[in-house]
Amino acid sequence: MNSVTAIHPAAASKFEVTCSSCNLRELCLPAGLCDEDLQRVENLVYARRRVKRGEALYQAGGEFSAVYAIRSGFFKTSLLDNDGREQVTGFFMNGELLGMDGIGGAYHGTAISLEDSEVCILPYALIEDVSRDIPALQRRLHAVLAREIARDHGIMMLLGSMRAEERLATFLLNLSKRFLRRGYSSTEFHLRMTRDEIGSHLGLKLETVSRLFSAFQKEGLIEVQQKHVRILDIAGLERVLAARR
Amino acid sequence: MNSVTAIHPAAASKFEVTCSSCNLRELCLPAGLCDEDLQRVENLVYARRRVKRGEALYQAGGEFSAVYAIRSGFFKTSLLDNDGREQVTGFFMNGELLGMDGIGGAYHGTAISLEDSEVCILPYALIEDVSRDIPALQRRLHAVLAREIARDHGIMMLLGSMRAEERLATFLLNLSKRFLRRGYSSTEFHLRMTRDEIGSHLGLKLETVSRLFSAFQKEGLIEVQQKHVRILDIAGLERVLAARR
DNA sequence: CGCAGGGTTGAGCGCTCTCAATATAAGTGG
DNA sequence: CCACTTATATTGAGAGCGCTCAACCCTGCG
Repeated sequence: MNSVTAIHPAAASKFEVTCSSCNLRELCLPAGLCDEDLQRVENLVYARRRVKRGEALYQAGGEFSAVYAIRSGFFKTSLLDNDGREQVTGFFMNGELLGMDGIGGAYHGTAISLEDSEVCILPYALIEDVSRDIPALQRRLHAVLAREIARDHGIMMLLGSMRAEERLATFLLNLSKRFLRRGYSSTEFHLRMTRDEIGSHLGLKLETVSRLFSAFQKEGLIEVQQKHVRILDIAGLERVLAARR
Repeated sequence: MNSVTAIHPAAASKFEVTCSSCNLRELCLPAGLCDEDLQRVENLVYARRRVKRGEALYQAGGEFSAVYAIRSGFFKTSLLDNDGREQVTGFFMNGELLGMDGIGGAYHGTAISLEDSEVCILPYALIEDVSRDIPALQRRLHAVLAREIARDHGIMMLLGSMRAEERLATFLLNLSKRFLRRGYSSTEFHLRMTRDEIGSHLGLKLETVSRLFSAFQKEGLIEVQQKHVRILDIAGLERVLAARR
C-alpha cells in the first residue's frame, strides 16, 4: 500500500502529477508552485535506494550529501553515546524527510531501517540550486527544517516534564495521527519498533513500556498483542494527558 | 564586555569588519565570504532592539518575521504546556541566534530576556533574498538550522538517558565552553537563570538542582553561592559523565 | 525594617528502574 | 516440518532516585 491518500483535496491532483514517483509532499504539497516548478522539484529525486530491515541509511559522522524522502518503509533515527547507549531521536515513516541534521557537514545521528524500505535521494547540492531559483521551495525547505526543530522541542517537553503514562499516550496519539494523515488506519496498526526502542525514544526502560501497554489495555484504552496495537478509546488516551495536576 | 574575542584567528579581521556592529559570527564567521558579500550580510541587520529583563523578545504563536542575533544579554526559550507548565528549551547568550523555530509561520516557543539585553533584528525576508544571491550564506543558514537540530538532539539524549548529576554536569560544562568561546572566563561565571529554570531545562525539580549544586560543592568540583559559580575541577565534572555504567 | 523572591535543606513517599524468571514469537538448520 | 536457538515481551519483587511537602535562610529592595 504505497499509494497515498491525499488529504488536501485542492492539492491532490498536483500532488499526483509531481510526486507520483516519490512522496515529496513534505517539500511541495503546501507551497504554491506552478507546473514548471513542480517539474523541477520532481527532478530533485536523483535516485532511489532500497534499505533492508536493520540496515543503516546513513551513519553518524558520515559525510553529508543528501536528504532522503521515505517512499515506503519505516526508520528510526538515533544517537549513540560514548558508552554505547542509544537515544532514539525519532521514528519516520512513509512520506517524511530524513537526514536534515546532517546539512552543513556530517550526519549527526544514524538512521536505521526497521523494515525493508525504499527512499528517494535528494542530493543537497541540487536542493541548494533549485531552491535558489524557486523562492517558494526555499521557504518550504526552511519551514521543513523549522518544523523539525519544533518537533524536537515537543519531544523535549515530553522528556522533560511528562510522566511515563503521559509519554506513552502522547506517543500513541502521535503515531495514530500520522498514520491517519497517510491514509492508514488511525486506530489499528503494527508497531515496527521494539519496546526497547520505544523506551529509548520516550526516556523509559523497556519493562516500563511493556507494563504501561498492559495497564492501558486493562483500562480499556487499547488492545495490544506484541507489536499489534488497536486503539479503543482515543478520548481516553487524551484524558491521560489532560489529567496532569 | 561586549567585544568579542575571536577564536578563529584567520577570520578575526574580517569579523571585525563585518560584525563589529552586531555579533553575526553564527552566520558569517566560518563561511568564505568576499568583502562585498560581507557588506550585504551586515546590511541584514535591519535594526536593533533593547529587551528589558523579564520581557519577551517574541511569544509563542506570534507571527514570524525575523530572526534575532543577540548582541548582549541572556535569554531563555521555552514552551508552555496546556496546563501552564513550562519547558525551557534552551539558554542563549551573546552572539547566538534566536527565533529560527518560527520560520515558515509562527514562533513555536517564547523567548524571554533574563537580563537587560540587546538584539539585532534580521528580517527573514531579507535573509531569504540575500541567501539567494550568496550561496555561501545560504549554506551557512542551513547549517545553522541543522546545528540547532543537532543541539536539540543532544538535549534529548540528556533528558532521555542521563541521571540527575550527569545532567547538571553536562549543563555546567556546556555553559563553560560557551563562555570560553566568547572570551569570558570558563571557570567562573554568573548564572542568569533561576534553579527552577535550570530544572525545567534539565527535566529536574528545582530542589534537586539545588541539592546537586551542594553535592558538587561538597565533592570539591565547584564552588557555588547562589547564582555565582566557580568550577574547580573540570576533569572531575567530565568524570561524572564518564562514570555511566 | 519588613517583605518578597529565590535558594537551601530535611523527611518521607512513590514512580520508575533493576534484577530475574518466564513466556512468546521469529528464525535457522538439519 | 520440527527441534533448537535467539530475539523480543511480559510480569513480579524489591530498591533507589528524584519528587513532594515543608520549614528555614539569604539577599535585594522599597
